[in-house]
Amino acid sequence: MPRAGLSPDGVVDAAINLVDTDGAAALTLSAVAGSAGVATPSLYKHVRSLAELRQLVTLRVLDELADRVSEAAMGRSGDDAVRAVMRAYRSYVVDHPGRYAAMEQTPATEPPLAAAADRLLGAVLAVLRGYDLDGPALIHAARCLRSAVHGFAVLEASGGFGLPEPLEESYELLIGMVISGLR
Amino acid sequence: MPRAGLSPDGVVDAAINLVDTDGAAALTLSAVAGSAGVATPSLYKHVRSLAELRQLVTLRVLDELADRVSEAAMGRSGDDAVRAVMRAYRSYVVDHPGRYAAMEQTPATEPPLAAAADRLLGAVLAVLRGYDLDGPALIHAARCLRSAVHGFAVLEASGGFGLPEPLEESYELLIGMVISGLR
DNA sequence: CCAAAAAGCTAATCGAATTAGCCAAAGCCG
DNA sequence: CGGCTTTGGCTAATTCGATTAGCTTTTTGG
Repeated sequence: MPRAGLSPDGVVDAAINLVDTDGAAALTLSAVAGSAGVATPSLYKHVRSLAELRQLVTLRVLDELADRVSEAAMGRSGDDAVRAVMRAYRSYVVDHPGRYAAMEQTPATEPPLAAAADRLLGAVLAVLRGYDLDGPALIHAARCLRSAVHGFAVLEASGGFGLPEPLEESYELLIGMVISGLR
Repeated sequence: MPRAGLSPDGVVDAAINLVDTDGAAALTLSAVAGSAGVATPSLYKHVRSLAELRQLVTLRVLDELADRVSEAAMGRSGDDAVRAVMRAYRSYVVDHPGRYAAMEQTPATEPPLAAAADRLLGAVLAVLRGYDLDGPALIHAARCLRSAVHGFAVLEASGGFGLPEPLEESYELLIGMVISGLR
């Protein structure tokens, strides 16, 4: 019988599909193995552990997110850029809630993740350079932007917003808050 | 030999201690049983499952948080009240990062949790009544406040903020954003 | 064509959750 | 007090997921 032809990336692909369809809690090695058509221990030829797989998934998500956000910022500046970045961020979460939720199971302190997070942070910082903020003020502003966006994303992805009012409007208000606080 | 004298509340107490000292990931039935001086299956006389224990922990945390926030709001109004509420919320997270992190492992959709979350939301809404917002606008404002505060809390509790700039200053900026966006 | 590396597999271990069924301690009532 | 019932704890046993060990076969390079 021929081989399954897996690879580390292939395993991550399967894991991503899994969290997309069944949610972040469904990310287990046996489920990944099953969906890849392979016995569980075989996965260890490609990833060291479940913890590492989680990290790889987080890495992938962080990269996808950074791409979207960077692209949104391109060619824009000032308030307009901030708006575009924040909308792009949320659109990713709306499109892939499971992936976003999967990130939260990973300790953010691992070096490889820190690097990817920096890429994302870089895109945000670039957008904030349009405002005349000195070094520390830039950091504070970036943290606030991140908090707002991440907080909304987490709550939305986990179904934390109950009421029927449209979330788009709430988010536009949040964007307004960030922008008005940046002046 | 005398009994251990456990109770549902006692089990939750032990669980809270555990997440306080060892982090949210350490919340397992065997660890709780161990720290309560009891065999694991004995816990089932007090809680139905690990999932239920998690819910009870979340419930406890939500209540503590709502208390702090409500108390902070008491006797204040307007911007002053918003500031106090936001600071009180963060102070809880700073005091008990493990407890806050433990909440995120629980699906927020369970009815008993929704009730407690409503209490917390109520405290927030009360503070926002000082601004003249109609019904939907009030909801949107509450969601934004919640997103900002929760986003910052999650990032801080999980060590997501790397740089050395003091977090207090970042948080004060966030408070300013929310307040300026509320006008 | 052959040897070494790579990718699968099965068998086995470990730890955590959960269930079943037994037994003693506490509380209650006469 | 004596007994009954409820309650809380225990041990044994099952299940499932992660992980390790060791074997086998495919691929690949020379």
